[in-house]
Amino acid sequence: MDQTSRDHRTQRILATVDCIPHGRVATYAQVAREAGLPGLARFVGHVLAGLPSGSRLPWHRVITASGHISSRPGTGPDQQRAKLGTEGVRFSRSGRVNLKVWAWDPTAPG
DNA sequence: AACATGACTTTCT
DNA sequence: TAGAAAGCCATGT
Repeated sequence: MDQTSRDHRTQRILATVDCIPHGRVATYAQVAREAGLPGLARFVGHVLAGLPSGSRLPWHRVITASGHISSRPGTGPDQQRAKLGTEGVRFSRSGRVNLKVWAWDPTAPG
């Protein structure tokens, strides 16, 4: 895999994450699919892991397929959970997001 | 090339 | 709903 291709895919991932609307969430796999990289859910995680702390990207809208928040190095899940909370995303009693309700629908207009 | 690791997903119990 | 195991892809050593 060339460096160029790697950056290309990275850009796709970043662009897709940036497309997640306010108050919605998307799974890693979903982001990968929308980016044209099906099956590269883990790659999305790698890309997000490389984002700076002050990135403007809505990385907090990316969660696991179970509606859970993945443990990331350094900061705890509270940060992401709080960010989603300010956007109106409600969490289940078990600390999960109901993807049936809050999942981002790329096919929907707007 | 082989092994280990990770912000993952799916399937089974 | 919750936990364990297997599968998948990219990266670093």
